[in-house]
Amino acid sequence: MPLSSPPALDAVRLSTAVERLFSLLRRELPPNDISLTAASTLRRLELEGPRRLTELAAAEGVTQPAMTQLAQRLERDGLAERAPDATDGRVVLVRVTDAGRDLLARRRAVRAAHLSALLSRLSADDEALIAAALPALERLAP
Amino acid sequence: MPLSSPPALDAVRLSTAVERLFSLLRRELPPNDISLTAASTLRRLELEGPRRLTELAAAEGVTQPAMTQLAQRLERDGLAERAPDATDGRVVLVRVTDAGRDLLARRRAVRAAHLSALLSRLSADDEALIAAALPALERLAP
DNA sequence: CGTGCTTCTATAAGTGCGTGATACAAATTG
DNA sequence: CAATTTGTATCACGCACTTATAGAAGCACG
Repeated sequence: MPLSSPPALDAVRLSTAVERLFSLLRRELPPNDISLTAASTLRRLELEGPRRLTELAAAEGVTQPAMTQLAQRLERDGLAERAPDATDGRVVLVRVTDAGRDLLARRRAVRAAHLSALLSRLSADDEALIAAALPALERLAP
Repeated sequence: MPLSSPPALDAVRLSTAVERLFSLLRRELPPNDISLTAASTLRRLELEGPRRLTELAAAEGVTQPAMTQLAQRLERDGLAERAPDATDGRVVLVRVTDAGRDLLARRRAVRAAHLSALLSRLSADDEALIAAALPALERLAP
C-alpha cells in the first residue's frame, strides 16, 4: 500500500456538506431574493462585462429562452440593461447596472454575516482548518 | 495584537466558493431532477422517519401550502406516501418510499462522481486540505 | 355538552423560473 | 441573390413558491 495514496476524501460527504451549507445560507437571504441563475448571471456580468444572451445562457447552463426571459426580468427590475451590438444587428448585449452591483454587494454582505454567525460557533481549530482549505475549494470550483 | 486572534477566514470568499461549487454540482444532475426542497425533504424523511406536513414545512423553511403541494407531487411520483395519524385526525404523516430512497442514492452517486472528477484535477495537497476541513464543514452546517 | 379558539391541512390565485418547439430577422455563404 | 446559419423572441406548458382563505379536527371551559 503506497504511502502517497490520495487522502480518503469522501465525495458523498463533501457534496452533502456543500449542499447543506448552501441551503442554510440561502434560507437566510431576504425573502424576495433573486434566483440562483439571476444572481450568478449578474455576478458574471459584473466580473466579465457586457455579454450576449446566448453566451450567458451557455455559461449559466440554461436554455436561450430562459436567458431571454431572465434578461427581461433583470431589465424590468433595473438590475441590468440590454443594448444592441454595433457590429451585429441580431445581438443583444446585457450589462449590469449600478443597482445590480448594489444588490450583489448587499447579498454578499448578508450571506457573509450569516456565515460569520455560523463560524462563530465553531472552534478556532475548525475555523483554521476551513481557512486553510478555502483556496483549495476555490480551485475546485473555478 | 493578540496572537490568538481568529484566523483570517473571509466569509465572503467562503460563501462564494460554496455557491459556485454547489452550482457546478447542481448543473450536472440529470435534466429532470427534483427540486432542492424536494431532495432536502426526502433526505430528512429518510433520516428522521415519517413527519407531519407542518413540521416538514418549518424544517425546510417553506410555507405550509408549499409543503402540501410538494408532498402531493412526491406522492404522485411515487417518492413519498401520505398517511393519516392514528391519534390526531388533522395530521398527515409523510414518509419516503423505497423509490424515494433509490432516487436519493442515485443523486448522491451522480454528485459524488462529478465531484470526484473535479477533485481529480486538484493537487494531492489541495485534496488533503479539503479532507482535513471536511469534518469542520460538517459541523458548520449541522 | 356545546361554543369558541387553536391547530393542521387543503385550495385558490398569482408570480417566478425553467423547458421544448417554433418564428423571424440579421448575417453569412454559395 | 437565394439558401443556410446564427441570435433572439414568443408560445404553451409545468414546477415551485408565495399570500390569503377555507374547512375540519382537537381542545378548553362554562
